[in-house]
Amino acid sequence: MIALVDCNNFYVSCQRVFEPRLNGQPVVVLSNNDGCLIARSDEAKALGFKMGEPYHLARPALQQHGVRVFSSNYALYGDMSRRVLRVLGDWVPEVDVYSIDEAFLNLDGTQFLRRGQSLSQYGSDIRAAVLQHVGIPTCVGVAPTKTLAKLANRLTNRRTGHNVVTLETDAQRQAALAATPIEQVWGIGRRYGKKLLEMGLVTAADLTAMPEGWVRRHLGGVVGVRLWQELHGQPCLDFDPAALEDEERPARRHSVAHTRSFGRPQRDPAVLGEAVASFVARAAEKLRRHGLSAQVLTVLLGTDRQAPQPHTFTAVATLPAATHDTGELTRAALERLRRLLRPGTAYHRAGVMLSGLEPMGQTQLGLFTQTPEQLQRSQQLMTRLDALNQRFGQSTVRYAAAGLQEQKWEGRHNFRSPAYTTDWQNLWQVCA
DNA sequence: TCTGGGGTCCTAGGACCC
DNA sequence: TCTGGGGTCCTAGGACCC
Repeated sequence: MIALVDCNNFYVSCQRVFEPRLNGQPVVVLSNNDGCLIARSDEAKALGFKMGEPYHLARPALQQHGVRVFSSNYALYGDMSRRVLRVLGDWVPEVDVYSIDEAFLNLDGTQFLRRGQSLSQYGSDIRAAVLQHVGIPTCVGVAPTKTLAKLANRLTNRRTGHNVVTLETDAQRQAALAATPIEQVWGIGRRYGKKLLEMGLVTAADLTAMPEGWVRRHLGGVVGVRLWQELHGQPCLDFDPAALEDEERPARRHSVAHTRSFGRPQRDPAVLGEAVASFVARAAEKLRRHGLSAQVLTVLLGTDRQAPQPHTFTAVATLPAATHDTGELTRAALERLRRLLRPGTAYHRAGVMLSGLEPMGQTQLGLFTQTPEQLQRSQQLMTRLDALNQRFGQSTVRYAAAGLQEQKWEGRHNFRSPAYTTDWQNLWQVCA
């Protein structure tokens, strides 16, 4: 059996841990750039605020209702997420981290269940432990597959205190499928939801009643078939406990990216170059934090996403050998950027993606491009760079290519809360 | 003036190579 | 006059997730 532990309204919960008077109050958290609403407390949802709503349109109503507004604070949320995972790791050996606020637990092997204890009681105990040690409320769904565990989790109800739902028997599974609108099944998005409704399928049970061949034809081929089998109780999605992110076990991720919308559109190649160099630095830091090197680098430039014909331009560089050296990656990125730039075009966002990842240690020397001495020097330099920036703040030490004009391209973050748990300057003050 | 960012998987056409 | 097939790389796009 698989349990899905979901920290609902996670970002709001994180803010509330450090400001308990926000409990019971409407709270929203904004995306990067203070662009749109990405997290809402139950009270804010009840007032009608929608996920993804543009902030500048919602602002009058937010003010009118006295809703507390926060810019997103990923340093805080990431740290709180690790605390939650640590507690979960105390309960089960296999934790598959799905996102910053959700994790699957492998409950197979009844040695994890005390004699005579029900799955439902076990779920409640885990929930209580996370709440006690981290202060974050969660909901737990338990079922034979990931997709069914998600479905079970959706059937929890915080208002009634029904925080754990288990699907252990076929009758329970059937009832849950019948109670789930088709467009709320994990893996059915806006497009397929609309299409299936038009075809007369209303609940998840309607979908499982269709033949496999029909699903293959109408639901994206192999992807749809996997979803259908998962709903039937046959696991098709890997359970990947190595995804637990810590230094000893690097995540089995396939890419690392850093992309940003600009505060205002940019045309100047020099400014775009500095922005891309800054993004390379962020992405490379993330790479090193996970103990990885990358052999493939993609530079991306985007035009206005709201325009009738938005476009994303990409250019790929395959490096002679995998690397985590900011300098090497920056050179490759700027060279590709030059090829990508079209004079006069206004770009609204840019980014860097690193792929072809492998663990740092097993990096091969580039044939004719690197000596062992060069590799060692690069590694020492990166270690010191990260240590200095960790201690004195991001970008304290940077490559010249990243420039000093970030005010030209950086977005807004007007309501940022302190990084309470990760920055000595921002320790929680009990007395104001 | 103001609409996020970071991921996953799958598909497909064109260029190029053998 | 005949006019393959398999492979890789690049680019783009579609769908989904949180």
